[in-house]
Amino acid sequence: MFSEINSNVCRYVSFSTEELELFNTLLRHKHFPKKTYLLRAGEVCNFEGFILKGSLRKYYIDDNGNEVIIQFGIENGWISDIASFSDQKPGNLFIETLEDTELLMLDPKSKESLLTKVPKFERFYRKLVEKNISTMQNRLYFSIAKTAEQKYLDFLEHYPGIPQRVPQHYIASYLGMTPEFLSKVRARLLKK
Amino acid sequence: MFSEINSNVCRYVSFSTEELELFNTLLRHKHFPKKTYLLRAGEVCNFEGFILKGSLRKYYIDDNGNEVIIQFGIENGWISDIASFSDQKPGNLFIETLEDTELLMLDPKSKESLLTKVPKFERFYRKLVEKNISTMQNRLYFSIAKTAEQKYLDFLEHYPGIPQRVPQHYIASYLGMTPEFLSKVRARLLKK
DNA sequence: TCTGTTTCTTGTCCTAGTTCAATGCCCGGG
DNA sequence: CCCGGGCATTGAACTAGGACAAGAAACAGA
Repeated sequence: MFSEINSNVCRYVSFSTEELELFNTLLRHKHFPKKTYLLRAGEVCNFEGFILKGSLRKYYIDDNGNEVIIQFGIENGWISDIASFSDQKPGNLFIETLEDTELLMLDPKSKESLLTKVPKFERFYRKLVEKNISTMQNRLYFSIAKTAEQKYLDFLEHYPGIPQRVPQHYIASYLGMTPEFLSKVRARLLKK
Repeated sequence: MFSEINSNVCRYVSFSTEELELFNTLLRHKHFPKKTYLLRAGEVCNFEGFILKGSLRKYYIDDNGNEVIIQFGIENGWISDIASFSDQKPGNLFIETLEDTELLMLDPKSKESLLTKVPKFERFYRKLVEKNISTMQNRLYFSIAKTAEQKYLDFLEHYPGIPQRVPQHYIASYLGMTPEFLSKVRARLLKK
């Protein structure tokens, strides 16, 4: 059960068996059915989750009530509202499961305790958020500089498998376009 | 000379005088004239800079040769290509001074040495990148969900002072619109 | 002071993407 | 087995913002 998360963690920093075991004792294994909300705007995020199975989406709701998906989470990925979790202040994000989902979750106190006992985890978390930043930067760049078609093709390349698992209009939202237009883009692509 | 950077660092994590002094010895104070490139696409970023004076921009160049500004740096801010610096691999970003600029710079080896000697700095850097993520997330959200006018008004509110210091077409690039259109947005706003 | 260069504005036309509405589809629950 | 609600598709009309072109300021340099 912990093998995936341990090897994920070791991709960034190497840890001893004892360190990993301590880490593992702090995690709580949880199961959520499809369409469960783990977080709503206005709430304080009290978890960082590692995804063992299933998928989730993280999104804002804008002034007109439209959802804007910021991130999809799938197996071996992490999901949380970092800002809200880190400051323990209410955030603006929603996090919802898209399928039946299993997570390994860490709460703020356990994380603090982990960081105190094994400071090397600070390094791991730093690396993790650094990766996250490049991703966000690249998404921002795409959102500004690329056409709808380029964004969609890039998505397919970067997240193969997702289109089969999540409704298409969520992908449209992630890419910053309307579901109708994504449908037209796809139709256009099929003609080639 | 080190007071600004020290108080910046202490905003996230508290450090002793000795720790700060060690930190300060690792920094190199540098001065760059206006329009100097600190980094070009394809190069490896070998610095993290704290801005004492002046301003910079960090940007991509897209397939059509258009610049897409990702970040402005001003006094008391940090500037670097985190991905390239962290992995010591060539990046896609350009960093250029917009005014005569003074930086305190840290190179990869000094940073490693700092982190080894004072592991608490891992925590500081983690907090710093976490803040960065919220900013990027919010920018992505604005870029997708808001109109040109809303983006511009938000920029004025969030970065007062910048419009007087940097050419307007750079702001347009940062906001993801053409300079012509930003000019029209401004004209429209003035009529109210 | 003159002059070239960069920046900002304004107008006209154009297009990528939106909005709205209609249709058909699939699939899960009774 | 049917039926109701989310999904995807398509089309027609619309709009926010882009591309292009021409001037007008502003400014740096010699």
